[in-house]
Amino acid sequence: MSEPRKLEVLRAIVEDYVHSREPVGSKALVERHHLGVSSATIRNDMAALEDEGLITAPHTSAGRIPTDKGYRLFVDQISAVKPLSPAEKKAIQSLLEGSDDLDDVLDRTVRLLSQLTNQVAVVQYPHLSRATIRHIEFVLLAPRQVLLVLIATTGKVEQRVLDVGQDLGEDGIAAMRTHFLGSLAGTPLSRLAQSLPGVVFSVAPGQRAAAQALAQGLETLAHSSREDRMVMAGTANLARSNVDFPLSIGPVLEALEEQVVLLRLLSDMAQDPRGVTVSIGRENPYDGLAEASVVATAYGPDSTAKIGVLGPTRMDYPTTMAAVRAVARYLSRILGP
Amino acid sequence: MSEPRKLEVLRAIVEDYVHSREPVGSKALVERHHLGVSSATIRNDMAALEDEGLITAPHTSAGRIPTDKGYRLFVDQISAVKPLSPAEKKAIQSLLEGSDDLDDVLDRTVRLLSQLTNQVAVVQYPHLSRATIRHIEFVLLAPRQVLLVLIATTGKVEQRVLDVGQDLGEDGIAAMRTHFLGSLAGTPLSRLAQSLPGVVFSVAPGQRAAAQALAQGLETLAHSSREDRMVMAGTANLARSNVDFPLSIGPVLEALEEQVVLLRLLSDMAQDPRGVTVSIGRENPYDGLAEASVVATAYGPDSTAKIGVLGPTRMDYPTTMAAVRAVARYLSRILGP
DNA sequence: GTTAGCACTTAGGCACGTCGAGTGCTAACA
DNA sequence: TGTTAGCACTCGACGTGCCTAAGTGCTAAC
Repeated sequence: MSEPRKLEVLRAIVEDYVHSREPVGSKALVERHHLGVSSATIRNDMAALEDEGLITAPHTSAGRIPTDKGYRLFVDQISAVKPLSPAEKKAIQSLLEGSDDLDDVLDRTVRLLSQLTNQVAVVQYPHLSRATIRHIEFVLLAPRQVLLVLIATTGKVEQRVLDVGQDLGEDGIAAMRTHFLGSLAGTPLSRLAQSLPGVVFSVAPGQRAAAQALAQGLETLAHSSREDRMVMAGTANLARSNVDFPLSIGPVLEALEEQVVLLRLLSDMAQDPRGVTVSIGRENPYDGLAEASVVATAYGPDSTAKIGVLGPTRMDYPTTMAAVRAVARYLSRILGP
Repeated sequence: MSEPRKLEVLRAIVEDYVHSREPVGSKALVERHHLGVSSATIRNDMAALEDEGLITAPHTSAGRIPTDKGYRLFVDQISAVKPLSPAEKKAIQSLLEGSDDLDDVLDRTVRLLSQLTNQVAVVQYPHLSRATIRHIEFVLLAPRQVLLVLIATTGKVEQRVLDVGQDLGEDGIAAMRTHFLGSLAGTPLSRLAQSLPGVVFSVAPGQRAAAQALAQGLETLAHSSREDRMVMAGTANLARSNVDFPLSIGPVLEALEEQVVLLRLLSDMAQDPRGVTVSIGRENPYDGLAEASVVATAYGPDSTAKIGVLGPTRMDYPTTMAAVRAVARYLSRILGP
C-alpha cells in the first residue's frame, strides 16, 4: 500500500465531496480519477485512511467523507492554492478603485470577497499606528460631558464621549483643547502614551483631574479604538448552503453577531508561512462554529489587521484561499505603505 | 351570523395560530375559547371569513390560518397593544442608561429590542438637523485628495474623502480651512446650503473650483450623511423561526444586507396614529420579504428616524408593537429634546 | 340563525418490499 | 507483500398501499 497514493485518494475524496456534497465511494473514485488501480485497492486505502481518522463513513453502505483532520491534511500538504482567473483579478482591481474613505473601501472589499467566494466575508479595521496626530477637538455636550475627536494624518477619525468629572465650561474646554493640540500635533499615535503625562502635568492643578480624563480618553481612542470593529457581508450565503449546516445556521449567525468571538478567533489565528491561515471545524474555539471553517490572512501597512472568509467545512479551500490572499494584497496596496 | 362574533373568531384564530404554529380547526376553537356556540356555527363563520379572504386552509382537511389580510384586520381593529411587564420596563431603563456615544446607544438599543421581541431589530441613525457646526477640518491625504471632517455641536462627526481637482498644497488647504471655519462656525446644519455659496464666492478665483468641491462635500456630509445608515441585531433569531419561512431565510437575509431596501421600506411606512406602523407580508414592496412583517415607529427629537422589528408574518403583533413603542420612547428620551 | 349528523377529503404515519450503492472479507494472483 | 476479483452483507432511499385522525361542507331539523 503506497503512501503517495493514499494521499492522492484523500485529495480525490476531498475534491469530489466538495464538488458533489455526496459521500464518495471507491468505484466512483477510480472512474473519475485515473488512479491506475482497481476499486478494491482503493477500498483498502480508504480503510486505512479511516483508521487514521482522516475520513469517515456516515453509515455502512455509503461512501466516505473527509473529517476535520482530513481537511487539515488536505490544506496543509496536498492542495495547491489555485490562481485566480484573469476575470476575477480584473473584478478585484476595478471594484476597489475609485474608493472614497476607509469605511467605503472596507465595505466594498468585504462585499467583493463574499461574492468571489460565495461565503460570508469579514474584515477587521486596520491598525494605523504609524499615523500622527493631525487635529484634536473637544466638544462640550453637557456640563461635564465632552466629545473627543481625534483626526490622524492618514484620514482616520475617531470619536468618543467622556465624562471629565468637573465642569470646565466652554472656555475651559477651549483652553484645554488649545493646550492639548499645541503639545500633541504631529505626535505619532504610537508615541502618544509617552507624551501625554507631560501634557497633563503642565495643566493647572485644579484642572488636572479633567486633563487626566481627557488624556485617558485620547489614549483609548488612539490605541484600541476602531481596531476592534469589523465589517461583514454575505450572510445570505449561509442560507444557501443550508444543507451544509446539519443543525441549523442559527449558531453560526450567533457567532457572527457576537463580533467579539470572531475578533478573538481572527487574532488568535497564527500566521501561516503561506500567507493564508485556515481554521477547520472543531479546531475553532467556539462551539457554534464546529461545522464551519475560517480562511483568513493579515493585511495592511503592518499586517496586523485580518481579513477572511467563513463557510462550511465542506468548502473549496484552494479557491477560497486564493481569493482571500488576492483581495488582501489589493487591499494592502490601496491602503498604501 | 353575527359580525362581532366573526371578528372574535378571527382574533381567536390569529392568537391560537401565533401560539401553536398549527392550523386551527373549529372544534379546537370552541374548546379553547368560551364562545357560546357550537363548532358547526364556528364553521359557518369560518367559511364566511374565508370568503372574505381573511383566512385560508392549507389543504382540505386542515384548520385555517390567517392571511396577510387577516393579520391586517387583526392589527388594525381587533388587537390591543399589550402593556409591557414591569420587569421588561426595568430592563429597558437599566440597559439604556450609562450610555457612551451615539453609536453605543444605538447598538445597545437594537440589541435590547431584538432580545425583547426575539426578532431581528433595526434602527436608523437619527437626523440631527438642528445641530450647528462646531468645527471643520480638511486633511490633505494626497496631492489632490482631501479628507473632510465635520463636527457638529450635538456630537455628530462626519467624514469623507474628496478629490478637489487641483493641488492646493498643505498651506493652501490650511488657508481654506481657516476661511471655511471662520465663515461657517456656528451655522446650523440646516442653513449650511444657503451659507456655502457666499463662502465659495469670497475665495480667490484661482481656487474657486476647489472651494466649490469642498463646499459640495460639506453639504453632502451635513445633509445625507449618516442618516442612511442603520444598525441591526438578532439575525440569529431568523434561523430559530426557520419553519416560519417555508422557502428559506435566504431572501430575508439578502434583504437585510441590502440596507437600501430596508431604509426605503422604513421611510415609506406611513406614520400610524397609534404610533406604531405595521407592514405585513406581501404588503412589503420587496419580494424577499413576502413572508415577513415589519413593525416600526419613528423616534428622536423630530421623529424622523425609524426603529423597528422584522419577523415572520406569524408574529405576536400586540407584544411586538408594545416593545417597539416602549423602546422608541426611551430612546427618544435619552437622545434628549 | 343555530345545531346535529354524516359523507367526504387529505396529510401523515406505518409497514413492507425492492433497489442500488458501497463496504469488508476472503482467496487467488504477480 | 501488494493487488485484484468476487461475493455476501448492510443500509438508506424510494415507492406502494393502508389506515387513522382531523377537519370540512352540506343537509335537514330545530
